[in-house]
Amino acid sequence: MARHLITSAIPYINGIKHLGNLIGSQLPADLFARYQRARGHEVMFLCATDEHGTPAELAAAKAGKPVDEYCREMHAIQSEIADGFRLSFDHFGRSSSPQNHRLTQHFAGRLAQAGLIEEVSEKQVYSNADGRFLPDRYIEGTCPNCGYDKARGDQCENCTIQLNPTDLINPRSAVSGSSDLEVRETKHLHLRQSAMKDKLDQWIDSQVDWPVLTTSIAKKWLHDGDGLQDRGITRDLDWGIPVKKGDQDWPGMEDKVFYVWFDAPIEYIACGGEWAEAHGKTDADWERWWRTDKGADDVRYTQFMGKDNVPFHTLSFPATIMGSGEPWKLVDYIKSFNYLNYDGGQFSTSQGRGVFMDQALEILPADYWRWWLLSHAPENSDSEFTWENFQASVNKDLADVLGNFVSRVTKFCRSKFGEEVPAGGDYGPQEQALIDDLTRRIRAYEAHMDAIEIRKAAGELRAIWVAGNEYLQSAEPWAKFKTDPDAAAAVVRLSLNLIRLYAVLSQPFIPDAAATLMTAMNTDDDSWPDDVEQALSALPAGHGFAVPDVLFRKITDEEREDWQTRFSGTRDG
RNA sequence: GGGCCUGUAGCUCAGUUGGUUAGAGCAGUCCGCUCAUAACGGAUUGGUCGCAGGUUCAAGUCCUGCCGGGCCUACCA
Repeated sequence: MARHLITSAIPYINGIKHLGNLIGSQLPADLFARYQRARGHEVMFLCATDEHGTPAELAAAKAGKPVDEYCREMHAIQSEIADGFRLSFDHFGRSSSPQNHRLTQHFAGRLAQAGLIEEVSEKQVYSNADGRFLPDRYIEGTCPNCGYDKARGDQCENCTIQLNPTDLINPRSAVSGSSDLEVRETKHLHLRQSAMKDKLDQWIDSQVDWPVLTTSIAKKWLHDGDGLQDRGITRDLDWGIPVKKGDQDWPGMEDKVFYVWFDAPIEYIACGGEWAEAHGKTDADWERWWRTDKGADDVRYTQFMGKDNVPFHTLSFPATIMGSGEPWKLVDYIKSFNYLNYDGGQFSTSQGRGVFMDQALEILPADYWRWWLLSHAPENSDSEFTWENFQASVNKDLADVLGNFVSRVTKFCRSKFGEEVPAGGDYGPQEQALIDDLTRRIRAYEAHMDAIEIRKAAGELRAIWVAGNEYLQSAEPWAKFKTDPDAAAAVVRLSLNLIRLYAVLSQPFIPDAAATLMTAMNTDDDSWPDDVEQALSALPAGHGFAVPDVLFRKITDEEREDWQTRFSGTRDG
């Protein structure tokens, strides 16, 4: 039995995420976690909310709430929606947890001891009206290059030129609009990533089987220009993890907090501690996943994320772990995704464009979304959601191919033999051919799932569903029943077993439908079909079952058009 | 500006280290079946593989240039 540690990129606390965020990390991670559990492996699947940073403070202020209260509420909401999508986290933690406070401060202390932290004095823009330092992109002004009057302090969106806030003409706060700004001197800690450049480079080079998307982004950062740059890991904010050197104060760093991108990945580890606390476990119970000196040496760690998160996971976080000099578990495989676009443009949280997770669940059950998103996962390039494609795929794959198969088999059996697995007849060459075909296909399905080739796995699963229809068509139990009821009984017996098999194989993709099928088949035998012939005899003659309700209803043209209109504009406040 | 990814049938995509007549699903057309959510099965139409050169006995695959789409470029996270 292997041990799989799986983490999904942690979603930012600021609002409800859209379907592009979902397919970019949490959903594929859940698919992999469910699959590995189904194969009988031990899995620890962790996710959390990323709660610190300027956007969280501003969102809380806008909502008129203290930031900790705002985060607590948003965590509860995101957690509930994650449940709605059947994301099977072992724990859904919070980067603001006490565990993460301690661990982040611990890492900073270790890095300082190792000489990998440098104190740097820099100039930052301070807004007197807002009473806070502002990140570069929260300063607006006129672009000195093209004259665009809403250029941001880091870059002009109009002419794409790189800027410093001080380059802007008539700079103002993007928060309040105030032009009462001044440049202040402030001291920050930098992580000396440059000192670890060669070590990181060698580590990346040794990962030959990682997706090109992952390694190419890492290489770019390692070798672009002067090579990997040091990175500020502190900020002048109120909300965050106070800067400390382990449990000691850090002179000169009072009133500062760690930068979210320093503490967010550490939350992957801290989340293990939160899991232990929530389940009455000991430190040893989570450390056996995270400390190679305490049992994690046989753990396989896989991370899932969108491409925008790759630099932090391939460079900054490994630098933190390596630099600590302690035996924390490093990632073994990084699966990264491109973006999902929405009907000709981009999904956008800030503009409210596209379908958001809460809205999706309001109009259709999770399985519909899970199937479409996973079978169209943007693995090789950006992909696109259109309502036409969604309707066509869901109706054909889920309703016609899988759902209708279940209907025709269970209803035929009920009308001819009653609601129990019929006895009589023997399996012949046709059945053997089906078993051989399924065996080949299931082995291919496993190979794709092991390699996290999601679209290929979905295609193979669909082909496995199709094989059932092909078999029924050629076996013709409705014709056989008239001349040789025993022969028809054998076909139906096999087909009913096929339904249980489909439930087991499909569960990682469509867990609710799988559960419905298991209940209808009146079984809790969810063992993986290592031996297909044996798996198809799990339900013996005489075993009772129930005809389930329609497994997947079809999306009508009217609904599609309605949704197309409803989601064409921006999300209501 | 620089870097990376990408352009294959009407649509969504596969095409391993270059190797026969380029594949799948959907849509279309025809046929079959009637157990079923008017579902299922079989067959079939459809592509000068973005364009132009080059290397090679052989190029969708390698090289060069051009055209189109996308992403990243380090203080949003």
